[in-house]
Amino acid sequence: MTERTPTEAARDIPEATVARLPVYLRALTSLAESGTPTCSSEELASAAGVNSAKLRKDLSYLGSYGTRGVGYDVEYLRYQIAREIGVTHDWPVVIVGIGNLGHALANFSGFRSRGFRVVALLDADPGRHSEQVAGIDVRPFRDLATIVAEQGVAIGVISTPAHAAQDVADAMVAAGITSILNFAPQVLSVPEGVDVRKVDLSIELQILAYHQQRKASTADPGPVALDGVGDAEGLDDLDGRVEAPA
Amino acid sequence: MTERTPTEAARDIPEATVARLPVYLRALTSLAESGTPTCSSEELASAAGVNSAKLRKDLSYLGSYGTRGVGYDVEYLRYQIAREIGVTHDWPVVIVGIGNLGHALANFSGFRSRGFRVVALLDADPGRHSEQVAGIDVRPFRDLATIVAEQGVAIGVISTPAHAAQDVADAMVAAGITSILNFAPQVLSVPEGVDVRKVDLSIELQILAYHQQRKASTADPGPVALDGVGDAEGLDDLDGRVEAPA
DNA sequence: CTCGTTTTGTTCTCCCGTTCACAAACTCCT
DNA sequence: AGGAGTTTGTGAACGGGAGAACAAAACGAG
Repeated sequence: MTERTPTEAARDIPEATVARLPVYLRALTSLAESGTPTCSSEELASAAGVNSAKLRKDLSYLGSYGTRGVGYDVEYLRYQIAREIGVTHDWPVVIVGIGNLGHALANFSGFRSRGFRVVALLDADPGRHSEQVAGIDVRPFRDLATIVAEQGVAIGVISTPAHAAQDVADAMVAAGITSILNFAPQVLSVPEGVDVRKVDLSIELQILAYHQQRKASTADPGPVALDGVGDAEGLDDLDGRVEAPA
Repeated sequence: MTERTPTEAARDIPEATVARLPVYLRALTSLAESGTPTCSSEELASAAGVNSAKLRKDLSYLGSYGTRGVGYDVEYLRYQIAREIGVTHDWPVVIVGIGNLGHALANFSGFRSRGFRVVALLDADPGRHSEQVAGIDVRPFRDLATIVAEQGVAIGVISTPAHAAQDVADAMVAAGITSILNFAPQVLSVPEGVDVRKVDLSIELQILAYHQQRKASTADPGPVALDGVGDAEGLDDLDGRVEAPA
């Protein structure tokens, strides 16, 4: 292993490991709250829902923070992971698109408790500018650049309809945002150096449906097909129903 | 390549491919709406934000639905993918936990338009049972088993607080649900044969924060660390008593 | 009919991530 | 002090996915 000082953290942590660190952090927080002073890789792995060998290898990328024959000090490891991820200080965040989902995000307490602070809610619709959500005023979308500059915002959340998402992303990039969390069902194109992560409800459901269909086709005839039910309310209807081709 | 009839679909599609099929489906729908009758792998790949070689390989798992020298028939390919995923018919879905997020999910039009139909909204809190969300009555959580049995529900969505999620999952499994989409920040343990996919806002943000920190540390001093700002609503104090290592 | 052009389907290679298995290292007990 | 028992950290094998490159197939021009 290469020698590293605590202040100069290891570089090149594998992406798959980075994605699991927050899970470990949460499990450690839970352990800390229950008063557990120390834990083994087996315990922590079980709490995080992963294999213990994988957990140990993941942690080894951060450094040797455990003690052989003993395990890990919960508080110490928690701090190390938090520091590595960068959640030992607050990150200012803007949310653009205050529809149903934007409301839910603005009210999500996990933001503040996990190192993120919503500094602004933006929407292009003037009808929403009179509202207050989660104690924060909804402001015009054109204020984006000013807010980003003033507050040093680096992370933006897009919860608009799909057709607006690319424009919002462009504006965010122009304003200086370099990390985007996209909830809109839309592929975003951004310049090099800007990170985009997407959260797509429909895709997750469709993946489940695929596996469900596989399960059902080997066992029972599957769910009943029902059509034409429901009212005509819609936010951002992207896909029409798919018909069998001629 | 093994010979396959249209009715007997290919087995063993790689998981990574399955996760991209919904993206292709959406891109194809968009192309279909713009009246494009046919497209090349290059065009479709660009619309889906992937490499064209990857796209062709993905599609080859479904079968040979393209024509060399020409490309793919948009409508035909769209139907084939939809059939493979299983969204040519409706899937009944129940949502448990009608808080902020549950509201947003219930109102999400992408459900209905993509082959999913919300048949019930459930909440354990009796105070919510008088409400109607998106035209659907909120019903007591204990009705779960009845509803699942009557409607043939196979997919459940959990949007409760974390501490309730495992109990809800257990109840869903007991009722016969075998696919769960979990929005609660909680690792779920389920028996073999039950699929769980998780959508975790905090984790996504923390992954972004990690990369953002990396970017910032190599360039500018990064975002300003503001402390003690805002109200005192902290849930879990991360860097509370944790000291930097000696 | 034949040839050139276009685009798919597939093979091959490389890389990342997972898992196994074990040596190193620490604690506790006698 | 020494040995037995634990648990970490890591080297090595393994599997799956990504991308490059190419052969096969369809179309159109002449």
